[in-house]
Order: sequence, then C-alpha cells, then structure tokens
Amino acid sequence: MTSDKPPTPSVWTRPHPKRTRPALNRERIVAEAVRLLDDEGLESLSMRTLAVRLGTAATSLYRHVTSKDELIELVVDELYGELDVPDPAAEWRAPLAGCARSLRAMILRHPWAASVLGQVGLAELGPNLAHQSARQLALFHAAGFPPGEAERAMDGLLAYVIGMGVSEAAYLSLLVRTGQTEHPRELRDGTFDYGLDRYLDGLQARLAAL
Amino acid sequence: MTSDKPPTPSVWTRPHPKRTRPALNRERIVAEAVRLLDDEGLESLSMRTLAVRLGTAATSLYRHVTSKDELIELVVDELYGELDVPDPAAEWRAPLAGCARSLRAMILRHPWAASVLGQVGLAELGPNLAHQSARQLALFHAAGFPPGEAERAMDGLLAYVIGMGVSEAAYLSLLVRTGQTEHPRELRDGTFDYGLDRYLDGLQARLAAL
DNA sequence: ATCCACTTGCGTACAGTGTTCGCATATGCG
DNA sequence: CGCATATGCGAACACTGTACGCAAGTGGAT
Repeated sequence: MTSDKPPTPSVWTRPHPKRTRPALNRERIVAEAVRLLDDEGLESLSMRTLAVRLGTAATSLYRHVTSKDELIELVVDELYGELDVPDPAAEWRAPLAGCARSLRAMILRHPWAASVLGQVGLAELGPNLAHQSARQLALFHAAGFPPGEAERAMDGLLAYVIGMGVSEAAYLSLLVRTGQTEHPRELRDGTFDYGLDRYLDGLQARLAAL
Repeated sequence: MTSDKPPTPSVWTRPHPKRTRPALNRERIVAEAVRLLDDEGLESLSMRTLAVRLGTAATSLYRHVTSKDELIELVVDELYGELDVPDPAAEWRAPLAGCARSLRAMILRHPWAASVLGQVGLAELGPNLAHQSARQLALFHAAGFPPGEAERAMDGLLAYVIGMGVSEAAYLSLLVRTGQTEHPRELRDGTFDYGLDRYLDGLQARLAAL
C-alpha cells in the first residue's frame, strides 16, 4: 500500500481526471440552500444538513460564508433574482400588476420566503434586489409619479404583496399543521387580486389628481 | 443536620408564610415572554432565559405550555389583545385608518413582532385575534361592503399594514446592525400614510361603484 | 525542483438550544 | 390520616452555530 502509484498513470486510473469536483463556492452553496429550503422547509436548514447535500463538512461552508445569517441574506437576494419585472409601457397598470404578481408568484414558489423576509427583510440590498428595485421604480416614474412620490407608491405596493404573502404562507402552514383540507388556490388568487385592484385604483385616482 | 426542624416554628421561620409565590401559570409566562422580547429581542428568547426571569427552571414551563412554538402563538394572541379597534361611525374612513394605525403602532411597539408574524402568521386564531377580527370586519360592513366582499377588503388592509411593518422592522434592524444614523420617524410615518391613503381611496372608489 | 505564502477542507470541541423523563414535593379530597 | 393528582425541577439527549488548529493543495518566485 506504500507508494504504489503507477509511474505513468492512464487517463482512467488517474485519481480525478480533470477537475475533481465543481469545487465549493458561494454560488453552489446558495443554490443548494434554496433547493434544501424548497424540499424540506425553513427549520430543516442547518449548516450540517446543507453540507451533507454538498458532499462536504459543515465547517467548510464557513470558508465561503461568514455565518448562517449571511447565507440567508444571500439566499434572499437569490430569490429577488427570480423576479421578472415587466418593461414600462404606454399603459402603466398592467406592468405594475405584473410586477406585483411576479413577486407573489416567487413567494408562493418558496413558501419559506415569507418567514425569511420577516427576519432579514429587504436585507443589505444585494445586487439582484438593487437591480429589480430600480426596474420597479422605473414603472412608477413611467406611470407619471414625480421623483419623490414614486418611492412611496412603490413601497406601498411591495408592502401589500409581502404582507399578503406572509399572511397566506402562515395560513397555509396552519392548514398543513392541522391537517385540514386545503383552501382552493382560486379563492386566494381572488383575494389577492381584489386588494391589488383597490390599491391600483387608489394610485389611478392619485395620478388623475396630479 | 438530621430532622432539625423546630417543633412549633414561629411565623417568621416558617419557610413561606402565606402563598410562596404568585405561582407559575400560563398568563405569567406569556406576559414575561413579551417583556423579555421587548427588552432583549427575538433571538434572546429561550426557555432557559425566560425561566430565569420567572425564578423557575426551564422545564417547569412545560407544565403550562407544550412547546416554544405554542408559547409564541400565545404571545402573538397577546399582542392582538393590545389593539384597540375603533367603533363603527357614520364616516367609515376615519375608523378604518384608526384601525390600521393601531395595528401599526402595535408592531412598532414590539419590533420583533414582524419576524414572529412571518413564522406563525395570524396563527390558530386565539381569543384576542378572533375578537379583534370581528370588530374590524364590522367596520367594513358599516362602510357598506357586502358580506362576501368585506373580508377581502379587510384582508387587503391588514396585508398592507403587516407588510409595511415587516419591511420597516427589517429596515430598522439593518440600520442598527450597520450602526447607521436613524431614519426619521416622520418620514416613515409619511410613507405609511401615503400607501394607506391610496388603499382607502381605492376602497372609496369601489364603494361609489357599488 | 525547492521554498514559501496563501487558500481550502475538515475533525474536534464548546456553549447553548428545545425537549423528555423520572423523581420529589405540594395540594386537594375522601 | 391516606391517596390521587398536579406541579417544580435536575439530569440527560440530540442538535444547533461556529471558533480553532491542523493537513493538504496551489501558485508564484527563486
């Protein structure tokens, strides 16, 4: 067993022909964290379980991420990368509604996001959040809101969508916990659209009064 | 040291003259938990630290509360008990705004509530939540919303306030973490009122079209 | 090739968590 | 008094996030 390495190893016996592994890096860690959260939920995310999925040890993760909190911030920014904010158009209402629905869809795709948003909020605005926020703001400017007011109109819309997502995720988890029958998705979509329409109506009235 | 108890102990040497303690019960536990959360924040709440404050052992709490999650649900319902929902009046707008501001004030009084709401949501509607929800719903009925629609209008308003609270709490905790200067309260109140007015305007337009 | 500075993986360990179990004590009731 | 039941709690378990130090790899300068 001592130094039995072949002098000129064939391509096949060489320990790891090309690159041994995709190598551990921040992107891989964050991506796997999102997958783990989708599969198992928020309380199942621990540095150890995540490491097992990545085929490494828990402490290895700390070479690329300084803490679990930072990991969660990175995860949140990753989520914001999933949004696709529509381009501004002649009509402002449809793009804004699309923007809101895209955010809602993201939250429903990752129900644990509601809890995480409460913990970390919009976080230390990572690159994705910064980018998407700028695109969202452009929609409000295109709609005719003056520079100082567009931010407030946008904050209100985001607050509505996030609050709806938080309430809905909590309600769904309650149903799951009590094993109750599921609330039909259509009803929940209807409730969401109702409130969205009211808020957009309010924006419309405001634009008309400008 | 063996059986040296006095045969007829005086009132003063008796171990605990009257009632030894206020006795541990659910109310005292929940009340102290809220106080601990206000003082030290969400991540400082552990069964052990809470027990120390109550002068008992951690495991004693489990005689009155089945788990930490249940404790948090009880805490949330306690918070809802702090709301004071206005009575219905001839004019619907002021009571609704008061209702929203009361909820917002509660969240700002207990900034950790934003994170907790994300975890437990409106929870297994405890008595306080049930009571306040009924009062809130009455405001929408008094405003003229038909039975099926009042719930949706109410859900939208609550979602807006909760989402605003979540975003704001996260933003404030970010400022604290980075040691940055504080965002003046007036500005944040202004942003809140702006969105609130837009939503209420939307409700007004809807009522006019009924 | 040889050294060196530096990065990366990871085994060990520690303090702290929620929670279970079993024992001791208190309490109410016949 | 005697007994059933409720309550307090010390010990222990499985698990968490993370600091530390050692080993192995990497890339450049000599």
